[in-house]
Amino acid sequence: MNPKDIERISKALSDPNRLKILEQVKEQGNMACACIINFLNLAQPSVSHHIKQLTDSGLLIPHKEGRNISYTIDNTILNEYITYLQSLGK
Amino acid sequence: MNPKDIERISKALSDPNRLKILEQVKEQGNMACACIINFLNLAQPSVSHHIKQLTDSGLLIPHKEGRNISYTIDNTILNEYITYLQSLGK
DNA sequence: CAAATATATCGAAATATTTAAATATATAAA
DNA sequence: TTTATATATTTAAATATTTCGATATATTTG
Repeated sequence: MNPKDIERISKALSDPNRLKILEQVKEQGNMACACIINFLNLAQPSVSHHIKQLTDSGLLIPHKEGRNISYTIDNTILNEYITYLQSLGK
Repeated sequence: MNPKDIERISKALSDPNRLKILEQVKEQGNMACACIINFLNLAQPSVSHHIKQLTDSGLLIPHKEGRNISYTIDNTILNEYITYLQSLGK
């Protein structure tokens, strides 16, 4: 995981709406796009934009199901990010 | 650690210059402000601004020594942030 | 106290991010 | 194949961030 990846993930984590998305996806195990649009108080294109940052950073994995898309958290990416952070500490 | 704290820390981590600062501080154990100004290719006020985001988020602890300030990483804050991230995973 | 040094703040320009309305694309259903 | 539904892209406005020059503040030294 290179510095640009770390930066992208950190940026994805630096917005309250995106944190809410991750927390809900974690809590439910997975979550449909339409459901995310429902629980966030934002217009659909705004949500689409936030989800894009989360998938581009690798934190969310999209699962296409017909015309719906649902998302899960990519634990591998998350753990690599955590490993980097741990290297800064101790 | 509340959502605003998570956001602030994530934002602090989302810039390449600030990541370089943290990596150097970690590598050296601690680091003087003047030294950070030296190794980054930025004007002094820009560095001051980046350091402020790192101290405001709690990631860096300032140690005033006469007219100099040196910094160390706050492992407690870092570990709380890591704990939050771990709660998103598994 | 005056001069020198280290760091912070202000003000402004350049760039990036967030948001939403309008529109486009893709898939499913009738 | 026409219509409805789910998501993405484009465009543009509002806001935030990054950067730097100028200047301010604080501390040490002479």
